[in-house]
Amino acid sequence: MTRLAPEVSYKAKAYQALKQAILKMDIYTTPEPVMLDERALSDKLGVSRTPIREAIAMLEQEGLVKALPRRGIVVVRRTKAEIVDMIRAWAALESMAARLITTMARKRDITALRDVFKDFGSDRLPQDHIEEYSRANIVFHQALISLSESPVLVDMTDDILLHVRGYRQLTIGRKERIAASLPEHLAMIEALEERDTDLAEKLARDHTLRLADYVEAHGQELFA
Amino acid sequence: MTRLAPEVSYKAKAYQALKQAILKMDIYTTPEPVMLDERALSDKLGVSRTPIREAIAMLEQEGLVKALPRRGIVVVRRTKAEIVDMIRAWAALESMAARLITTMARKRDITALRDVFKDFGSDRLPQDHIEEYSRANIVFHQALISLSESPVLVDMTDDILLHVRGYRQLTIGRKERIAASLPEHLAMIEALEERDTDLAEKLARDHTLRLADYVEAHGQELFA
DNA sequence: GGGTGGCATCTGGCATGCCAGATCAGAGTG
DNA sequence: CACTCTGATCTGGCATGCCAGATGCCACCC
Repeated sequence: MTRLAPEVSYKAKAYQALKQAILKMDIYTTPEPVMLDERALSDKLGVSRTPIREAIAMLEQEGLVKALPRRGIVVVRRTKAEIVDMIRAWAALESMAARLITTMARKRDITALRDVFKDFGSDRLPQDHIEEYSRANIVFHQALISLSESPVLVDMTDDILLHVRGYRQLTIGRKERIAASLPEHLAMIEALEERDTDLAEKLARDHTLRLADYVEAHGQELFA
Repeated sequence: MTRLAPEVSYKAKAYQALKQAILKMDIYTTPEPVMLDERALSDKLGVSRTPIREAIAMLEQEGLVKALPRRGIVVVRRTKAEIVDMIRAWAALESMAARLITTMARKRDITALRDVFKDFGSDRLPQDHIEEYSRANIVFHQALISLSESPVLVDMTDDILLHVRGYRQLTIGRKERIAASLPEHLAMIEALEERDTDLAEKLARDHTLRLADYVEAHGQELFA
């Protein structure tokens, strides 16, 4: 028999709940800062303030919120420069993942990456189904990183995506970039299959760096 | 006048204190797991358990400790595979830093990197002053990342170094690697000065990947 | 003596209550 | 009418106390 799970604590539940809630809300659309209230949260979640506070301490460590002593807890808004910076770090991690994949992953797992985009093609263009393609895009990148079999790379990119995702509607939602995106992905998969380490690394890096450049150039309106 | 500082909370102080304490102790030398006790800590630090618990929640989020419900708080020990994995992520971040530096940093700041090793040379070999060189090594890598002017890269590598540093005595302390280390560093600085983006990136990546390979091959004794 | 059951005790999880800083409305003042 | 001062109130920070799970010692039984 397996040791039974030490059922999840309120702290962990509160952490998950708050994280989901923060990610779901569009913090960049409202002009005034989004505030959290410990007491209101403890009311709503039906637990005392203690586990709520511990969950908030974790979120603060993660950079999602910031506690202003005696003033409130505010959901952190990233500046454009910070988002660009994060995407660059993402590019670094993903290119390393690509490198590792060429040396360790199984051919069939690499090929399976194509399935993510099986609903798209010349007869069904990504730019005509932006929402759906954006989701496929995220899935692809996460699947790619997973193939590296590196838990650290997976965790770090998850952290980054967490923060970058707040922009997904607007950063990915540009037709010109989306049109270029699919062929780039397919080229990456090919390089991985060919075990061309340097090329795969370069393609992965440049693909994501292009997103960074794009946000840097066109992301201004998000921060008005 | 500037808004005066909201003096540091006990939570923050406890976090810093615990972090320092954990990093100072050599968790890999003792056979049995290192445990923390909330009440003992609150006694020793002169505060109640509440801020201690919040600090521990943050450390847990950071991956330094893990709370086992009703059993205790244990300082996490990394496996060799995890350390190797972290070093690979480090390599990814550092190569991206190198890339950015070639496009943005000032020449004089790059050249200043040489000062870190000014006490070493053919008349004073690194392998004869291992402790000192190890410190210079860390300083060099952190200074390098800083030059990228990317807060995200800096923070992420700081996190990684936090975990990897527990091994500093044994991973860096091999004469054969240290002898090769200094020339590699100098080659990196040269490539940066020459604004040779691809070369600098490659040198930075390979330099750190070699450390990963080294730990993978020779780090076994650490985990006996 | 080996094995078992139970209780004392230790540990983290959580609820609660008080405190001080921060804010803001409204009375009081020139 | 503008400004200031004050206190009611709101918010997070912290201390304290109780609870239940986990452990380990020890009396007890066969």
